[in-house]
Amino acid sequence: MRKKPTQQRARILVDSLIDAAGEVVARDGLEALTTVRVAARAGVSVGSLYQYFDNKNTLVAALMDRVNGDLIAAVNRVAPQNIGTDPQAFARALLEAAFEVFEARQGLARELMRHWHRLDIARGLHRFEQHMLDLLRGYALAQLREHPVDPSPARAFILINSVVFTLLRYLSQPTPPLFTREQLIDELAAMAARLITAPR
Amino acid sequence: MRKKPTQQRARILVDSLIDAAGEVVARDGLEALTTVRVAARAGVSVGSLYQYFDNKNTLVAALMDRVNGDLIAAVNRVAPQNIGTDPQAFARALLEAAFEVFEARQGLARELMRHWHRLDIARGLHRFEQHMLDLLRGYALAQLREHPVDPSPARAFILINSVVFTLLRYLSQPTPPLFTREQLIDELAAMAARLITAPR
DNA sequence: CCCTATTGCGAATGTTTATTCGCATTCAAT
DNA sequence: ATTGAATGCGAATAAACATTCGCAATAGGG
Repeated sequence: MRKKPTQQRARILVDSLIDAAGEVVARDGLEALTTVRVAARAGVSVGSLYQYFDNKNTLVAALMDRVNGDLIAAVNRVAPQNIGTDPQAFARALLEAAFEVFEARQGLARELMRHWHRLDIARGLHRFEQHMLDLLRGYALAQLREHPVDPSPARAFILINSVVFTLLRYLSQPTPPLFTREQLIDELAAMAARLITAPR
Repeated sequence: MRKKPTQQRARILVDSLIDAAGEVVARDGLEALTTVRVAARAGVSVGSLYQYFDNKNTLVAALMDRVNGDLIAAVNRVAPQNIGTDPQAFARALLEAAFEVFEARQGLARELMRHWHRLDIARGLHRFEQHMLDLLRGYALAQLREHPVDPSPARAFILINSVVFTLLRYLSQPTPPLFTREQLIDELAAMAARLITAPR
């Protein structure tokens, strides 16, 4: 951020720019995100955008940060309530939460995640991955006796990426899918549970 | 393709354009693929490119077709030899084959697959998905007695996407990974086997 | 009320690229 | 050898955007 907003109106402006960016991405995709359009949608001028963001990527990064925050918040909300349940139920709860965030705001999170290879987005995904690893470790610790679980980096990596990208693909299908959302979640939860409880 | 090449030299030109496109993508990524650069690398002019491709996307689609063909060929080469083995060995063989293709040509297939959401690439991925579903059905049929397997669309979808995208992510990591390639393949093969043999 | 830092503006600039088109060259059939 | 079709050329065109910059408006402390 080139300059940090000190006045109230400036802070509002920055917020509304991020909001507008989210709206544009949700409606027409990340490719359609242009600085002029974002500014217009926020009801300000391009020049003002560059007052607070070094360049377009910084804006995208800020948007990603926000969406990532939503994702982590959603997961954090359900995890504590389910830390005492068996692995499949635990996985299911997290999955439902993630699913909801991916569908919220016309699929904003989904559209952003699609572009995980972009530098400004990759950081967010990595942070989310890290957070999920921590969560998994917490669960493993809580369930040491009842449901011994292996939170090795390899398994956590596989788990997170398998789930996230399968969800992404499912939600991005243009044609009506061959199976229901329920089926997908069931199978994914079962797979996750088997993965983390499988013997070494 | 605007016009189909009838003369020998034209067919060679088309081929060398696709080759060049692959080289550019492998070296500098899909973003760096410009028509002028491809033409230059192929030793021809942009005009000639447009003689045989309607637009840039058609060229990308042609490249994707070729890479997709490689992928399917690689899988077809190992599948018959392993159709009699247990699910984990079968999965492992296919995985190794896919891994190799993803690493070949400086990661050309990987770079293309990263952009699965692009229309010109999505078709290829979908065709590959379809092919893997067929393969899985063939395996299920061959192993009816020995290793009963469920090739339901939902499971096949999860299987393919989990494996492909986890591989992609693993191979795209900038930092040295926290676990070895062997570990990854082992875990993925085990996961795949558990997924398709799990009871309904 | 005054003054200066902050904020806001948006037309203009510069770059990057896909795509075209009129002309030149080569092929291959007769 | 002739000729029409196929091929090849690459400078020119046009559209899309990110980013800048000189100027205008506003805030809020003194």
